[in-house]
Amino acid sequence: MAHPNLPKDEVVERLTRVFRREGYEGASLARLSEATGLGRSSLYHHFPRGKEDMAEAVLAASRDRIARLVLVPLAADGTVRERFVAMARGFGEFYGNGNQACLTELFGIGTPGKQFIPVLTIGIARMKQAIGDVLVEAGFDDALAQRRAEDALIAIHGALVLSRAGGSTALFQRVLEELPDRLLS
Amino acid sequence: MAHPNLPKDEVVERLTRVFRREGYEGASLARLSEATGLGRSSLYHHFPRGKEDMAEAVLAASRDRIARLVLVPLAADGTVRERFVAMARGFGEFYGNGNQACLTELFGIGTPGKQFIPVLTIGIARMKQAIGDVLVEAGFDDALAQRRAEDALIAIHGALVLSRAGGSTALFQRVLEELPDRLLS
DNA sequence: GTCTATAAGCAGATAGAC
DNA sequence: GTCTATCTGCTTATAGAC
Repeated sequence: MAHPNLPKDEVVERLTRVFRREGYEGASLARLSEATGLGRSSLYHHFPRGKEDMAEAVLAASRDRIARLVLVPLAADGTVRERFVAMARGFGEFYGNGNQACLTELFGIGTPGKQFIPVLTIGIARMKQAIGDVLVEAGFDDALAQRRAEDALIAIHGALVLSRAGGSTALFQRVLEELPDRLLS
Repeated sequence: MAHPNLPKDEVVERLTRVFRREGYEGASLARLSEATGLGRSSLYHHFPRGKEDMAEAVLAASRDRIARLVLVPLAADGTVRERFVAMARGFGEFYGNGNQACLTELFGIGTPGKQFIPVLTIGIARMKQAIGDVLVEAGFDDALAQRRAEDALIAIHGALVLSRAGGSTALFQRVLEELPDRLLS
């Protein structure tokens, strides 16, 4: 319905919303078509290999968004604590304050999910590295820095799962608030 | 193929394996049929409402298994630390040392997942309560006990997600090993 | 309690007009 | 770059024989 030449970024954003709500297998072409306002064939024009290509575009956009919301703030000016606070805010925005699921979680599931694992692995490693670098700068030795960075990512993703399953995002919010202290204690 | 009157427990166990590997939407009747050795119609004989009934049976069996592997050890005799160590071992077995996904994670996804949220919520609350009770017994005040119990569950589930996405279960194993110390420190 | 056969619908994907 | 129409295969689900 309507062909307003929606910019590709906006198309990918709408696809992302569906994938995050329904998961990879649950995101049917019907739903993706409806969310973008593009017919099936239009989607195939933009994404020749279909759902697979859409998922890859969504992952690439999410990688960029994580860079902007999390990695850039971590590498910015300011005290170490200020940067961790900014990072926590970034994670909060990226995950819709606990209401939006994580592609790491959704895209790793089942037979079709296997193909996405390498991309997800790289994304996680990048975040871990960025957090670890700041901790090293704060004076922690390398091993401890890596472990704490890992623990921070574990806490964020665990809180996300339990928030959804528990029906409340309070848990996720708490984890984010405590994150700077937990990293620096 | 073959009709050896497989005991229902064994059928549910095999269904569980498929659901945990493929997720709710990915677990097609074809795969469930193959895994159990029962034809489609036999499955409908045992589970009249189809996949939905199978998922409920799988959730009930998992609840029982968590009770046996985690809740019973937490309420057993022995020092507080010994019970937490036993609990960690129980979680390790339940999650196949990090190789088996969590139904909490898989069944909460997408449109069909909504109906399972209440059951998942109860399951999480029960585990949190059981851990919190032991911490109170160990002398922690109620609020701190609840928070630490929550943190433990967050760590376990977060580690599970990151282990799968990161391609290694080392992370999950580490979290389990550190769990007793983290709860009691 | 299991099977074979089949229905009805939706999945992903393509052809070709405009 | 979008559309309508269509294809094939797989999905859940049911009917009825044994």
